[in-house]
Amino acid sequence: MDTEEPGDPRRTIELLWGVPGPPRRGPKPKLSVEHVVAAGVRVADADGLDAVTMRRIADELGVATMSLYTYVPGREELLELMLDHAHGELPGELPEGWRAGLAAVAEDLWRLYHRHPWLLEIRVGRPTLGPHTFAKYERELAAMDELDLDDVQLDAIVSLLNGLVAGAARGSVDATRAARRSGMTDVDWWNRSAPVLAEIPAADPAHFPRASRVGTTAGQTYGGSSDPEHHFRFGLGRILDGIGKLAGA
Amino acid sequence: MDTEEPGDPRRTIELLWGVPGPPRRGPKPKLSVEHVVAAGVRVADADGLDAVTMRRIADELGVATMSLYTYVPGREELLELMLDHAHGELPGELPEGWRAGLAAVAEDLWRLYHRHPWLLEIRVGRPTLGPHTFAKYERELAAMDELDLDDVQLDAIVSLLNGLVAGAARGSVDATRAARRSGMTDVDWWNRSAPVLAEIPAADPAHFPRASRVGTTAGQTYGGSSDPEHHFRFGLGRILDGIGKLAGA
DNA sequence: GAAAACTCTGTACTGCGTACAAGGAGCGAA
DNA sequence: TTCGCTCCTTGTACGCAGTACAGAGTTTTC
Repeated sequence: MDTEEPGDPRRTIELLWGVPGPPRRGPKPKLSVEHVVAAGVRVADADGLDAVTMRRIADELGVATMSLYTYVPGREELLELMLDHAHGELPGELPEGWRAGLAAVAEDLWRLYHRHPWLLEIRVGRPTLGPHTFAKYERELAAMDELDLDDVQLDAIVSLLNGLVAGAARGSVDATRAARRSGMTDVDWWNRSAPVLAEIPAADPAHFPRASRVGTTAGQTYGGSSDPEHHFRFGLGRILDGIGKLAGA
Repeated sequence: MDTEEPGDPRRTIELLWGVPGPPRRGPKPKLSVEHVVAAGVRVADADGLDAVTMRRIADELGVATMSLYTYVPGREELLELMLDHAHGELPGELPEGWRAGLAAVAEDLWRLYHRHPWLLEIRVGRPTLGPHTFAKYERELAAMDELDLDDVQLDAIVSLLNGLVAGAARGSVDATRAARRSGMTDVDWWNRSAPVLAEIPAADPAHFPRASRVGTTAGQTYGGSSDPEHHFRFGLGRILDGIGKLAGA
């Protein structure tokens, strides 16, 4: 493993693609990048991204904390590797037809985000240039092969769909996370909050007529609050309609 | 200020709405919740959300760190107050017509996110029950007064639009943030990354034909990478078309 | 006045990422 | 074989985070 400063794009890309590097001289490494990444994913799945600390991962692997820095430049790069690794779980196949294809792309990502909610918390500044992230992009574009759209439009549609899924999944996942952290379900929380709100004159429903009506309806239709899954399916339908109109298909 | 444990919904709601509370006995407070929130916003605008530490805000206000806990239960609640405070900057008026109305809602939020990029980093588990966030929701719904949609649909559309703006703005803001933190522009970064990628056989463009073509085109059309602002406008157009079809308008 | 209630402050605890230097393992050259 | 370079591994330590806690000082209430 080269000795580059952290934040170096070269090093990160080589790690993402598993570039072997020159033969080394010292003792055999006990671990590999893959081990570290896998441990990171394991911890994140079990206890969330906040639990992914260098100490915790080292414990998991039975090594000292600082050993991890042999395999990975730092925590940030590790998260990027975990992200690309998770993208590798996405399928490669696509159903027939652009509409079914894009829907599958969105649904698969939706499921991935629910299998690994921590993916939504990772903030990568630049796009991830890893193999599985590339494959993901390739598949998203392949779903639109039959559509007569230019490259800029294709790119924008991919971005739009990814944004939809991430946004909706965030809603779904944040609720679960908040429930776990506070020990209150959504309903519990609302039952505690509503009476407080009712005591505040400025929060009178008359001041927010539409908001209180729609909020109440949405809350009653589903379990106490809005339903991110319904939002996702609804949004997907609208977006696909919009794309259909654009492409004349 | 009541002595409630942090995480208590009652306390947070009262802070959001500025509920005065019972008369106090001790010395006059030097500050107020508003001072603390304003200082938080000031710091976040200047140096990002990571710079919003209790110590930094206390310094800003010329008090000891622990004094802040007199006004605010903890950092998490402070961020929620900052969020609602920022929502207060959104206008109340709406242009005529549902399409222009929804577009204005989206554009205003887009601008707000660029004025206060840290808003996108705040993770509130539950919806914020503050006055300005209520007003925001009310306005978003008011833009659709003329449409014949049920409450669940209205709620889903609001969520869809907010997701679009947040997603696109995140792209825009993350790029700026990454550039500032790394001292590399997008172009610098790409110029450093591309040659590395070219050395890797598995990353050959032939393996990702669509991705490399579209990626290249998108990169050439704008300054080195995709353009979040274009993505935003494009996505908005598609979504509004989809809503138009749904509402038969 | 005395006591209670409240604000303010300094200190300290835990936990984070990671810089640094020392110890030990394995390979190449003599 | 043995020396020495290279590299993996480790413990310690630094700076910074949020905030618990206890003491000091200020204002109101009885």
